[in-house]
Amino acid sequence: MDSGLLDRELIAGLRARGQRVTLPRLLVHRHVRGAQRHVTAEQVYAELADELPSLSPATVYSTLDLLDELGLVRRMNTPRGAIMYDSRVDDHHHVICRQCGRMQDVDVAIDTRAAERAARSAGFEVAHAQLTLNGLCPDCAT
Amino acid sequence: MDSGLLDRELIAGLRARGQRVTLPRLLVHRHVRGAQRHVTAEQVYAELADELPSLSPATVYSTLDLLDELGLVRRMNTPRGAIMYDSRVDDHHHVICRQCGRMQDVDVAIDTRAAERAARSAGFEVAHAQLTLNGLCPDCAT
DNA sequence: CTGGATGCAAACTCTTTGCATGCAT
DNA sequence: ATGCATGCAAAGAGTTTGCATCCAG
Repeated sequence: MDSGLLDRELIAGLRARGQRVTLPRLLVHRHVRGAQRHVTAEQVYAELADELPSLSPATVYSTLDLLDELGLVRRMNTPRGAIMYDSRVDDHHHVICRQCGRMQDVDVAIDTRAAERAARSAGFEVAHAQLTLNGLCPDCAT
Repeated sequence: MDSGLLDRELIAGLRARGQRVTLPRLLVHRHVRGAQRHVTAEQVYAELADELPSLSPATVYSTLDLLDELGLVRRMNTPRGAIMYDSRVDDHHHVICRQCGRMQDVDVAIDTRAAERAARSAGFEVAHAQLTLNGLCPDCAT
């Protein structure tokens, strides 16, 4: 996906909510969605330092939350406590190394309907289901 | 489960690793496993303040991690970033309210074998699979 | 113009670490 | 007696907040 297309998605989302299109928003969005990987806010901040030296951590955090609200990115947690942002919004799952924190996609369909049904009958509105496998990555398994 | 039984499980686990049985360990363990709910380290610390005023946060954290290692409790994350400890170690899943952070068990069996297989063939050692449903609790759904 | 977005810095929360003391074994 | 566990305090990481300035619409 080239940045033209990405930009247009962001702009459409912002317009729909009457919010402004700004350079930090464009850059953060391109960086996360272009990267095809799982990033922390701190990584985004560090990696955009060259491109936009005036960028501040606070802006990165608020922009990432905004992208999550717009549904362009998904905010999630690693078992080690760090917040990560996933450039994929479609249903997929993750393995996480409990030692080094490495996270990887698991592209396998899992039937979670029974769990969703149970949660709904307990009165919850369920937005999405996410399976997390905990373990050791190839490197840490030694 | 009465605290006599709980204590014995803890003591057995500690002995097996040549570690000491101490009052903070007994109290933290009883508190988490007796509570039948999901607690943060801070909650445990605050709630045990009366019973053992000399208890320190550092000890609560290290004790909870120890209990996790012993398999008596499970350390986990909420999507909002807080680390919580679950008194249940058997396979079960969770719904979490993305607004207030409330977490509730979902006692439904989910077939996660396909995902585990995929992770293993990617070189991971998988310890356990955990499904997390994100949404709004009955109260926050208004 | 005007208010929403930014940048800066400081505050905050949660968690970990270092070290001297104390206690289980 | 021995050294693991504790408590204290301070540091640390990651994230949020307050406020003046700036700029997109």
